[in-house]
Amino acid sequence: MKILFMGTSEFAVASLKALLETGHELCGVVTQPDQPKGRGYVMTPTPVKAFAQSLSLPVFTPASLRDGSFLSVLERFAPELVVVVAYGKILPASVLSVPPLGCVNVHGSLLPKYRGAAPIHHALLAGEEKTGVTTMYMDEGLDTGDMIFQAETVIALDDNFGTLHDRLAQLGGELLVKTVDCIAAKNAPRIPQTGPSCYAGMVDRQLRRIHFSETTGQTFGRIRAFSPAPGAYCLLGDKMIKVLASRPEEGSFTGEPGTVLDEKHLIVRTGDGALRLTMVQPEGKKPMSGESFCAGYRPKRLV
RNA sequence: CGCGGAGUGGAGCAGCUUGGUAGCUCGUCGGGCUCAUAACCCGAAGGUCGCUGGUUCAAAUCCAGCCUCCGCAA
Repeated sequence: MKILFMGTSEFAVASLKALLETGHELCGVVTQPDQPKGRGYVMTPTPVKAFAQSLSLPVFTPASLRDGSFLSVLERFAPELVVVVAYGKILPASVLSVPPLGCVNVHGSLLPKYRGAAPIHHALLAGEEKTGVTTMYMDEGLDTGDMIFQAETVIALDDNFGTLHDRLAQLGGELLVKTVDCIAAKNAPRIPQTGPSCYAGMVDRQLRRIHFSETTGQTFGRIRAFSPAPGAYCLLGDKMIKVLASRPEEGSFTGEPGTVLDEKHLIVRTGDGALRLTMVQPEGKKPMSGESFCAGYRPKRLV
């Protein structure tokens, strides 16, 4: 089967790799244009582009999917199926209608929950105990198309964004292979999305802000959702302190939320308990243990 | 040339503005106290102050260049 792959992030790379190990013909890879990134605004290719180029696959980086040049590429390659994973652009109907077998998507949640840009972050923020990946036929809505397959995974207490992302990316690749094979064999299911849905919007700075007045569970979830990068943060004075890892403390505590309860270990009062911040990164510094942070900064209160 | 922070015993920091004795918390080692301890007390070891050059009687500190690490923004 002739497939065109569209994707951008590291999550998509896992699916692309999985697809390459099948017998299907990959006619091209579409990804976002290079963006200026990091210190000094260095133009940087997307992870998908970097990977595809390392294998000398044909790569396209259209600025828009709506102009004629991309449609002509699409017509020239005439893929039977388009696979989209974390691409980052909405596909217009003019694209969706081209491949005869349709466009399928790999999404990092158990749809219809956590439709949208950041399903993994939001599952952790919400303190979900399980999540998964879904493959679906795309329609014009945002992750609203008919589902094909799902795979679940339990969110462990020591999972964070990094570990969960990698696991779901792996699962997604496996599920994509199964999905594509079934589509080729003309026996893929088509299951409308039913039940409660919610949206997982893009991550902004506000979401990463820790509020110690929230519960231990909420703060713990926020820290996990943004670790190892870009990090949930709080403030010591006017300095930003990223919190990269934490552990809820047992027991009962008193004091204002944000108070450092232990001057040797970084144990901070929350709205309903206390949280031990085990790995922390002050602005401009390398990550360090809570103990090291205490030794040098003598924090009394975080906000 | 996007904006900014930092490099000081094993860890994390202060000292730099206003050059002149290497400081703090923790750790390590030894000793003491204690039924006991991650607690407390006493003592000790451990540092070419990122690199190179300059200014100076004298540089962690001032000047120039370089290397390395990191935050923001996108």
